[in-house]
Amino acid sequence: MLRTHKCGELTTNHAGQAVTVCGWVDSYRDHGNLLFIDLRDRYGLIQVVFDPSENAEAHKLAQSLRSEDVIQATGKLKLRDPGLINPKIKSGEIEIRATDLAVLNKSKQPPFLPTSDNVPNEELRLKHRYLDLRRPALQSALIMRHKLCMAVREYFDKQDFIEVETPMLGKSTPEGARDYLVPSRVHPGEFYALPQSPQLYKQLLMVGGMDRYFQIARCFRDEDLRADRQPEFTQIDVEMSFVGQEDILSTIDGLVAHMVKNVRGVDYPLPLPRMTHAEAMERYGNDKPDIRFGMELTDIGSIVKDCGFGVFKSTLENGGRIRGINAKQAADKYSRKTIDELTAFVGEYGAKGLAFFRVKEGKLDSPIAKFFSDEHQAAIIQKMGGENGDLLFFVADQPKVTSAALAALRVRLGKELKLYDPMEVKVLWVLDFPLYGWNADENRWEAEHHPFCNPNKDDLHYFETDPGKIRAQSYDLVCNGYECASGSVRVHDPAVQQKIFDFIGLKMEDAEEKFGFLLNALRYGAPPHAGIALGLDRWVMLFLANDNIRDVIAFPKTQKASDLMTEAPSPVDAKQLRELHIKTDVPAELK
RNA sequence: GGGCUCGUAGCUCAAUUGGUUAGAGCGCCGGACUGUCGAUCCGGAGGUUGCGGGAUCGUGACCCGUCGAGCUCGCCA
Repeated sequence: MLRTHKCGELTTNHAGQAVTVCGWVDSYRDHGNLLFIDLRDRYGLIQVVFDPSENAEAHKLAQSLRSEDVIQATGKLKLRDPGLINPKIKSGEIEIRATDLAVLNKSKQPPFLPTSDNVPNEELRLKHRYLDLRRPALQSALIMRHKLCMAVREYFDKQDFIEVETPMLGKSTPEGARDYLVPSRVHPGEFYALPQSPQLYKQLLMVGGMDRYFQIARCFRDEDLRADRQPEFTQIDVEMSFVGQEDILSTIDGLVAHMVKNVRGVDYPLPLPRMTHAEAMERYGNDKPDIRFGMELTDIGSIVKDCGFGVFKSTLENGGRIRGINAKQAADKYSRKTIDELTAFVGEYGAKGLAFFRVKEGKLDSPIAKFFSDEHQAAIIQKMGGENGDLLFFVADQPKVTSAALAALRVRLGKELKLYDPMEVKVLWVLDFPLYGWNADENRWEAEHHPFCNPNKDDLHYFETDPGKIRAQSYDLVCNGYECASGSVRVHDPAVQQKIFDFIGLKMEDAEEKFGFLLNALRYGAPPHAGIALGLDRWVMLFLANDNIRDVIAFPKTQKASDLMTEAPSPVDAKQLRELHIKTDVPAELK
């Protein structure tokens, strides 16, 4: 060991001891004779004092130290004199009087100082991620991530779950996200796919009798990125045999409380609240409502169906809806100009306009208020729960558009008006998702969750009449407006599975070729089973009240899925391609 | 694939909205200093304004393209 103690672990209790510490030069203060170094490691800071009367040579060497040099310092830990105590740092009452110094690694001038308040642009941070990782924010994020993983493992281990690793090199299957492919050398022209999730393997583990499985599993999806989405990410993957939906829900309730207890130290009230998908869509406009604040969607269609405002009337006549939200006491917080910005904002979600009214002296104040009689105005105000000073927004459009636009507007206003404590974490279940959605592009029904999800038994008759109405035995866990887990009761009857493949347009022989192993397994004594997967990165992000998933991943990728540090992806040698029997065919305009 | 934003010194930013030699703070280099703690003081170096075209008497600023980064719609079973 090159050190006897970590910088951050030294306390007044160590006073008088001879210590050797290693770390990075956080800052230096050279007084000509006396020289101070703040030495940093993962655990904290300690001041090291170099005095020529202790060791002239060490003092001389110390004069050459600069930020981010890595050194080893030896000396006696001393209590500082009362007047020299620095209350700003944890170790402010102690310091090391250095007797020896070794420079373990001199640092070039770093492109940015990891301890500076000026956080450099992300491009630079990603290029020098090893420097960025020295920043306390990233260190604490990774530490929390580790603690969360430990808590997860502890929770499941105590309940007889076993962690099983599943392959990274798997079979490409239709449905779902775009695969990352890996060429096979020994099978010319053939490819593995990296897992989008261990979905099929964990079901096969159930058939294999594992009974209770979990895995902290890496997943890969070759789709466009977002602030909360990376091409490779981590799931807390769970599957159980001989259980139904309630068992998964209560098991995960316990997991959430355990995670909160471990990272926040508080007891989270259980059971977690539940809401149907239909209710979420109606009250919040989306299937991942942020329930830290209200401002729910209200339908005023029945009130305004005979009003004088043409846009509202014609929307209703064309099967549309008129829904709105009430931004309490925000009438003075949004000017005409900022409302124009909001109008453009909802336009991104397809809304053709954004009607707004300020509630003023019991009436509506707006350029379009004149189209509404006093009775209409009073009814709208009452329905919206309006009070003087409120600002009402309405979107008149097809149901889907009103949902999407108002859901997004609600989230934006909630944030801008600071309607919630950003540190708060509020979790709920969303249940009864539709099993199938109509894919207009491909002119077929497709699975909303995945094709292994069991239909709700009460809805089977809709297969022939109205497949969009079939509810799935599926459930999402939603936290602060993010989808944080998703799961379902699986199909364990090969006939049902076959029927579903057939229904989503997968031909018998294709189903046999792509999913034959699963159909086969279901024919050899498959237990009823159900499961779920939690997005680990998102949970870490939420516990840190962060909105950027890259800040909770040690080595994340950019929006174009490249690694700015290693410069992956990159071309490979012609020899490698020949071995794999691969020829590239990149159009000239993409080179 | 679409929309929006950004790119100026090592870093964070400014540049009176198109007008003289592109500035500041931090960092860096040199010097002074025995109790600092984001030390202080004195001096200094440091710029192809991402790249390529264009418009203009004149551009860091305007236009077009391009590269990179971010946000977002589509996409993400």
